Amino acid sequence: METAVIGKIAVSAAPYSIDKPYDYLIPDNMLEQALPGVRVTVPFGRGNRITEGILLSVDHGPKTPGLKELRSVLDQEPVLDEDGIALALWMRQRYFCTFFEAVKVILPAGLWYHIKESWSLAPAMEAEEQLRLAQHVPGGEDVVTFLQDCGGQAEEGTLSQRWGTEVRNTLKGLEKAGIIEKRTDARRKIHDKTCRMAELAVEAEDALAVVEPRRRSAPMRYEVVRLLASAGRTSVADINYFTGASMATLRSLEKSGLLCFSEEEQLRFTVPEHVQPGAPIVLNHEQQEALESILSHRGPSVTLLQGVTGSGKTLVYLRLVQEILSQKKTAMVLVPEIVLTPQMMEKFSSYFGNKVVMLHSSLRMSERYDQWKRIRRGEVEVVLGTRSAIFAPLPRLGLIIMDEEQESGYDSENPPRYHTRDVAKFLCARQGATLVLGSATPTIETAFFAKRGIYHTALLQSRYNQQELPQVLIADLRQELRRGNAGAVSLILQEEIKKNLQKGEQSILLLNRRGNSRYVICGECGYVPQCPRCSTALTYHSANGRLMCHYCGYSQRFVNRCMQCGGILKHVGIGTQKVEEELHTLFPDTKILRMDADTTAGGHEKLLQTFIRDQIPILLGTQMVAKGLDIENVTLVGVLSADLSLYLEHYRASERTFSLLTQVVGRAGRGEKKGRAVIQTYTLDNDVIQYAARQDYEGFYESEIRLRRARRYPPFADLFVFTVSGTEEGRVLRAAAALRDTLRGLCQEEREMASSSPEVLGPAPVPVLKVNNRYRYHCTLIGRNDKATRSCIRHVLKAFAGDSANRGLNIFVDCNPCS
DNA sequence: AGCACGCCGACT
DNA sequence: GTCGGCGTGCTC
Repeated sequence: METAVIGKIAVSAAPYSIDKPYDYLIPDNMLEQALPGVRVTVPFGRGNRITEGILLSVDHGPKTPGLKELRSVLDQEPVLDEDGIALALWMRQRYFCTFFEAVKVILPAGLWYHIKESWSLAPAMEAEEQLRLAQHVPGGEDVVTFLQDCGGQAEEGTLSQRWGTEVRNTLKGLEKAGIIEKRTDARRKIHDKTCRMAELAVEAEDALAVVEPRRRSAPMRYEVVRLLASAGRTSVADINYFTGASMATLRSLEKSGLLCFSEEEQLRFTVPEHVQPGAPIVLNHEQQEALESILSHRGPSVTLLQGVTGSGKTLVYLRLVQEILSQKKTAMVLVPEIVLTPQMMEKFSSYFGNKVVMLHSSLRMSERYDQWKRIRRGEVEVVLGTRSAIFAPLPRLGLIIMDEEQESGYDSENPPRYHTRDVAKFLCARQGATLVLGSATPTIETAFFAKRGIYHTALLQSRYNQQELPQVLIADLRQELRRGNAGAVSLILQEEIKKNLQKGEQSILLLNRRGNSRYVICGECGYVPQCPRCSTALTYHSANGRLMCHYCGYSQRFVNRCMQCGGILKHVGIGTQKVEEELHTLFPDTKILRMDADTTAGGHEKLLQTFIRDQIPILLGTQMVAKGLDIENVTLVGVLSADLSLYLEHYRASERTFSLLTQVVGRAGRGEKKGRAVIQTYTLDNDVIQYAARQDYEGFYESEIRLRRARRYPPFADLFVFTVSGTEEGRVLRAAAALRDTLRGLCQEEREMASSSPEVLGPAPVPVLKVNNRYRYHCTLIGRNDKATRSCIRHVLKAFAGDSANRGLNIFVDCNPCS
């Protein structure tokens, strides 16, 4: 059979159930551009809709009949290299998504294409003829008239906005009659920015010789030439700035053959502020040992760098990066939250200057895209950022550092819900790089793997300057209640705050609240405003004076009247505001700084600076006060309600509570003075709180790992959570039950085949049952995240999508979900 | 998912 | 007879 060049292409229009590489013929005129990793457009499906795709590989193969041709190549050069393609393929297996969905999280949004379909009137036809023929197509006259009015062309989106989606049939009819034509083009959101440059086209002396004699009559021409003679190539904007010359002058110089224009690429990014170069880093014995042990591993390795707060993990990070750069390799430093990037950046800039680049989701799209370009070209040696920075295309990757690896900020919230640690492990394994997981309170899984020797371990046990850990007191809130104190601040804590006020030292109070407590309730009838699309209460946002839904984005104006009975609505919850009022009563004339979602609109950093600069006695806030700067004068930390996060139905609830308590307690006494902490709780005898109070990670680990083993939680098994959603609750529930039966059947086979014994739970409603008018139920498969299980799940998902009984229902799987 | 093809009921 | 309803099956 005749052979041809055939490309394997991952197509964007293919949903999960039919996602696979599709074969397309590559026409001769595209052979040069069609390299693996470029994006292309191809016709797909019965209607041959133009869709975006990515070229995975190119090969010679038999010219089987029915093969379609590539329509166009979108990229000048590949946007994914071999490693990038491998990563996307891996994510597809691991997160049960399509190849293209994986590519979308790997590439910066500025690089994405948007496929637009537009319709234009056939150019060779008279307007009257068009109208006459359109009469035979239902609705045709209106559309043709509209097109004639707007210049003969309109986007399909515009047309369907005007007439609804049924307009498609009309358009099809008009196309068949030859009255209109369809055009599809791909547009980029962000374009490469270029800058127009000018330079002398001849030797400087010769150019000057031409303009000098006419210096009087044409002073501008002379000035421009003089500038270019001394400065060389200069941007048109700068020439205008320094000489006042207009474009007309420059054009005339070009005409005279003295000057030529060119385009230079311009990268949009903010140059980091100049910082003082850091002093040479001196490590203590322990830190040096950790550094050497991490560097001693050849090839890919994972090391848990476990160090208590204040043990100087950052110094080890800095030295590690120095060493990796000296090996001519590159490094990635990841932090769990955006608010932590500036302070980490400051430290890294002082040692690595402009070799280090900051990457996070609140950068402008153009800036992120331009940084991506610089990184890919090898102009950057260190990338510092939040989880999405893991996809930075650093060549010669030698090191990935994940600071505070236990934080949930490393879990992606939207599909494909990758976990940064997994991606980092994959990248390091593939590229022979070193992965360092830094934490004072690592996840149970990480600690487990470290103890088993699957990860290496480096310990930092001594605090900077041999500071002692804070002394921790536990306040029994039940006893407080019995004594008649129903407030948020126990007597013990009040006592300690008083001491601090007298000494002029600062205190931090953490309100570890569960979810959001800023909802409103009617004082008369108890009505709580609900989201009309979701089964959840609306929360009040003072920033815009609206009631909002966190799940679907619905919002309505806040009117202080109950919709049911007309009564007055009251704000409720043990929010920070309420505690602030209580503190004002307890400590009149004392300044209190409140830090929560309401007050941090102006910036977390600024608020902390105010706290430090103005020596405000009390900082009250949510989770965010646990992280961040070391503040010398803070000697007291109070945890107002330690239990609130403890009883969430999640296998990580204990781990997270322990970590949060340990972190916040560690905030006290970072300077010369010794710190104290007060933990308030209703469950005095709870192990997690006791271990946290003693800062005893080992004890916590031992007790928690026993529980995990008994309950078959990670690391002893993996939880695959299947979520089924749809608009009719009954159908969703039935489909979820059927899914559970299917899974149970498969598990039965598995049990007979292997020694492992997977089990299936559910269906159970998702905690917030309805979101965006869709009901959600889930089933949980407890098993091993191995190849066999994944391929089995893939099978189940495809079968679910293919079953006509499940029409209109949606399904997805999450492995060990973060929430 | 998105689209075409096909096989039955209300109409000119 | 045919227009259009939705059920069914395929996507290189």
